[in-house]
Amino acid sequence: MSADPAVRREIPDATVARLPEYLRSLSRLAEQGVLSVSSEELSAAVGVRSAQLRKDLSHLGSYGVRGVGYEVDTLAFEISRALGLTQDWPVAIVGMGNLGHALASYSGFVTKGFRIVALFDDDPALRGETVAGVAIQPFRELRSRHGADPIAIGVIATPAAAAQTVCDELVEVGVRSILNFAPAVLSVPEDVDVRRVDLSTELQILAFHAQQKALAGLQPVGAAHALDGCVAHAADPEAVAT
Amino acid sequence: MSADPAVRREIPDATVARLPEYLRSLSRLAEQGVLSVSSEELSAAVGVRSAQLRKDLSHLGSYGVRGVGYEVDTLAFEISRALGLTQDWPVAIVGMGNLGHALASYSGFVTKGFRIVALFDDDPALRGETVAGVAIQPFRELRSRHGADPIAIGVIATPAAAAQTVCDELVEVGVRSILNFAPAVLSVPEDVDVRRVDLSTELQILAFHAQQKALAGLQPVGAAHALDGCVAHAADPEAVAT
DNA sequence: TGCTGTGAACCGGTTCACAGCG
DNA sequence: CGCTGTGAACCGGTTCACAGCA
Repeated sequence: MSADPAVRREIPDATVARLPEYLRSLSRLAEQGVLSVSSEELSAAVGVRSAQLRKDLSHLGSYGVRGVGYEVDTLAFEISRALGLTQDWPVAIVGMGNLGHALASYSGFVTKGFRIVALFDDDPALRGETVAGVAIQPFRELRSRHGADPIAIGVIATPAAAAQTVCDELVEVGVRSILNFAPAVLSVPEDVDVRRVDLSTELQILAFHAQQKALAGLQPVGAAHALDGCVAHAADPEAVAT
Repeated sequence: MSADPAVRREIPDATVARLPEYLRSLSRLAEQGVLSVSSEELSAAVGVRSAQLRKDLSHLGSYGVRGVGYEVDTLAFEISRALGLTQDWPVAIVGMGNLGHALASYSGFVTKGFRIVALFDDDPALRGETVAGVAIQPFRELRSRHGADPIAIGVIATPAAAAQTVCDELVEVGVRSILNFAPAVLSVPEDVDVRRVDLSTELQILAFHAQQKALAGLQPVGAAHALDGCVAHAADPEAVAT
């Protein structure tokens, strides 16, 4: 139970998680030629409360104009800078199955400071293939990259069984940020940051809420029992009609 | 057992989000033939505090044995039931690019109550293709499914531009749970549940933390050693001026 | 006037510490 | 005893309401 003395985070995690959303909306507005937005307008576009938006932005500094709103360009730039998108982030993807291919060819990848510098997969069938201008290499080549672009972010898109090994290797060569799509909990050193994205988890959360709605719809509000038996088809579209 | 009328207690969202994780760990333990776990062991496996785990599980009921721990099978079943995985969830995927293919062939999909009943894509090149035993159809076929399995969960894996239209159609035919992989904010009626998974957002959050670490490393505040040069281009000197 | 920026109240969720029970 | 289950303290984050300024 170390007290972590040096960890002074200026911007709350919850705010950081929303900044990309704000940035996306601002980019769209900029494309449409909009020059200025109020917190009310922008928050509506993103689906949060205006007070939330203002408080979030206040963590970056005072970039609004009272009585008017925010200048779209300025705000977009300040958010980009706060997120670190004004610098270059070399990314490597490990595991070039369907998911890896999808990630590598995802356009949003390139648009904002992220640049794919390496793709790895040990499947011989993929040998020599190039995706988004980058050749797929066997994973052991990771170690022979000494001269090349250092990897800032590693994306794991392998089966769960390989994930920990891949992760260890990435950490070994200095990667300190990992995005994990494999359904596995990775153990890493203290200073490595792992985020996990899991389809299965998301589906299960949706299923939970769907079940709740089905149960609520079947029973008049206030009923608090007899849910054990109802394992019928919660999928009936009419069940929850308003 | 006196047919415990599993009291409908509200399960906090934060707990629901962790249940799939617990379930995965329990499944692995079951495979290994483990019969019983303590909160200490299970919580270590998923990376949460033991008190957290116990409180989470307490929302489902009292399925532990004091002085001993939890029976793996029983607990796994109770979590499955709480999440609604003991019933069948028909899923449809719209957009069969790389991502759609990855999702459709994802094994974790089938394992726990989720069943793909339809795949949609308007690309003529995909006409007639079958993934995981299901044929890809043009999206307009969605409306002619009247007799077929009703869709409980819709997965949107289209480009952002098509997402809202697809979403509207899904809602129209009665889908009330949507998993959105497109980088777009969907507007839906009150009673529709949307979860969004966005690669770009995750990368940006990682970038933020990486930047924080880099900055902390540059300014000796008694923090950890400097980074292993994995971020070549140093941060803008005037960035994040306090 | 109309908006931003923010102290203060509020709320959900986490952690602690121990009571309760096999 | 040992471990679960839980009231109570605590904490981060959200919302409210208004002060402050163009």
